[in-house]
Amino acid sequence: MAALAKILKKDFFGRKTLPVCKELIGKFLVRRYKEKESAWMITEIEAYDGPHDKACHAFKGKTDRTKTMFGDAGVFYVYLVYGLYHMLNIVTDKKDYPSAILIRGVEGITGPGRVTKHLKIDKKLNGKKAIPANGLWIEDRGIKISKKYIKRTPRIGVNYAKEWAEKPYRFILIDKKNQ
DNA sequence: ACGATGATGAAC
DNA sequence: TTCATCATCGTA
Repeated sequence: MAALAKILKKDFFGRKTLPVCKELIGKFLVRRYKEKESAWMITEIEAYDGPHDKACHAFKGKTDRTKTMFGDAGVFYVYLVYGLYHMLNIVTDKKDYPSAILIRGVEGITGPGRVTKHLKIDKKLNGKKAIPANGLWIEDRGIKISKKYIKRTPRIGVNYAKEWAEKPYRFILIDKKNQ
């Protein structure tokens, strides 16, 4: 399996966010922490795409927090919500175009706060490239998910974003139980 | 249904 | 410096 694994970097993430989303389902989030390595198939994500997306943090412009999203693709954007939970995103698209994909769930762990808690991910990874040297990266392990097993819905927890809250920017792998 | 809990951004 | 808000979750 190591032979089929390909580490995904800037050439994969540095494209338009929605096409990247369609391909990111079924890829693996790999964590190495205290010499232990674990891999998790990505099953649920959300797109936050550009300065006009009212749900995107960068809608208010470039700030200390959001500057990561204005940087290079293939870098993690990690922040704290509600004073309690870290959210893990991967930056997409061109430099200076603020966009990222929130990883909301992996196989066996549903919920963005639970993913970061289980994988011991916090703000120390903010602004870091997704490469093994940083202990967290993303691999293509050769699994191809057919489009018919990917469902799209509006994003969660962004009702304040009005018309942008309705856009089908959430991508979920349909569970075998639901087929 | 609700409270926990702290960083962030904007107002003053 | 103060204040409202927030890409959530566990307990009730």
